[in-house]
Amino acid sequence: MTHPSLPQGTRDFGPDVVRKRNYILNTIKNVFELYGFQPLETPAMENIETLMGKYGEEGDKLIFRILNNGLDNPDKQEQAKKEFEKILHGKSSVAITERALKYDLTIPFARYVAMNHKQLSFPFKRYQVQPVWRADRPQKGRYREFYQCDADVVGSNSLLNETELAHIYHEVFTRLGIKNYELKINHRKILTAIAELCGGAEKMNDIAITIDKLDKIGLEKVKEELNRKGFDQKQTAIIEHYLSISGTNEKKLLEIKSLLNNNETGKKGISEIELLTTQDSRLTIDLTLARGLNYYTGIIFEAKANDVKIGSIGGGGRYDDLTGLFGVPGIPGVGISFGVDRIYDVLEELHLFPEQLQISTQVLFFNLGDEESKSAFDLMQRLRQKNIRCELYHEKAKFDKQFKYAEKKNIPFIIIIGEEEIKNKKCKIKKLSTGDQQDLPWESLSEFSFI
RNA sequence: GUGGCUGUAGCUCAGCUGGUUAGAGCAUCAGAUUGUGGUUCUGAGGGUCGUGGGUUCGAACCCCAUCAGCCACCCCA
Repeated sequence: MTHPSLPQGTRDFGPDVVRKRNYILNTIKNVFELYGFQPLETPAMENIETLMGKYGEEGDKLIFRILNNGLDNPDKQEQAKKEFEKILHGKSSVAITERALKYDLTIPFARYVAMNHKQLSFPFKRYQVQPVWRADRPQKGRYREFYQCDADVVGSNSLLNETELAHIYHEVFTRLGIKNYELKINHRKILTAIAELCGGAEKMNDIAITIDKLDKIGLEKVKEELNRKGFDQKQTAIIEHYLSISGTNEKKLLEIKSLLNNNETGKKGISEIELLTTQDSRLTIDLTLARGLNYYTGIIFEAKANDVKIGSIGGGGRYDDLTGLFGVPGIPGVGISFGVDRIYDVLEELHLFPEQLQISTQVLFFNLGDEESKSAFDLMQRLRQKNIRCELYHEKAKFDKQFKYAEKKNIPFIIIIGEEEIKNKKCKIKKLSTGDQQDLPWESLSEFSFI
């Protein structure tokens, strides 16, 4: 027998943690529902072709693949060995792994929409809260199994969706008590326009990935990296100019307009951003925002908590044609995602979890013996019918022990029913936080307010 | 996937240049206290020193491998 252990990058969640996580998840879900989104769940695993090639070359490497069963079948062994060669060369083989764990919620959602587009009424607004898996090397705030909470609208080009999604961010952060955050936006078409100025739209991803690092590695390193990626001096200068744009949203818009001149792609991006930021002054234009995933084509979002070094706690954007990957072209969409694990860390660090989250049982009935506990049990059931969460100590024990149990479990009230009390049909109620204690007749117990 | 740092009781950590039986605080359990907790006092239990090998008369300490955590890169929530 070896020591029990967990796979790298995975976690158990104990009672306290689950309560806190549920608080976050329920807050987010409630807001999603408030804005008319409907729940969806998809399987933990997908056929591997559904996932491969959707997240870029790096992404493919991070997909957890599931070994096929039955490879030990003697009839198939020769073929299995041959196919395994492909794996050794970094390719994938359906004969070896035909399924994989899902890597995000967006692609499985796109698959779902593509499969069901004839039944769905558009625009289709769904939210999804499920674990996803990535074979990344774990670090703080980065796990191999983690939850994503996404909300997407598909089948609508309206910018109203972007507006609504921005409001969802505001609403969720407000409800969670996160005050100092920044909701940054940018537009992929602006990045495309810059790429066009630098010689070709296909360079967009190179530019995007590099400038995204600006606040982390600084301008000089960004320029170095651009050089390495084959940008000449003139092109680097354009990008440098682009990155130097700062100030208020209005000022940024003015400057980017002049830099992009009359680039058609750029104009569209600028006008959309302009519209959104004039509608919602809480948005910050961040021209260095790029987002790694390459299916984004329009507005992109990123939410950042300012008081903690954790960084991004949510992100999203518009994609023109996600279901096209699955043979159903022409369904555009836009979506956002919340990083639950990181929001958890933010709330923990800023002490924003409500205190009463950890109160599960409200009342503990002391157990003073067989006779006494019968009466206690009856009374307890009355309270439970009133939806008051109670428990009876599991055996007769010294007061000391029962008090400590209540304390440890953070139970605010205890009720004592002993020989005396049975005789008088009364009980003693004690509030542990203050030490206040009173006698109450049995009939009026269920009217007592346990606050 | 590449490189670096770390790993001692349930938790936080001591442990000297390698030297007998590896320590402390907190937590747990029991008692002081037979119907009133949080304080205090007394006592007890609890350790394959991450795991496996090697060097040595002798290893928690040195070497190698492996696993896990953290950090940087890559990428990302």
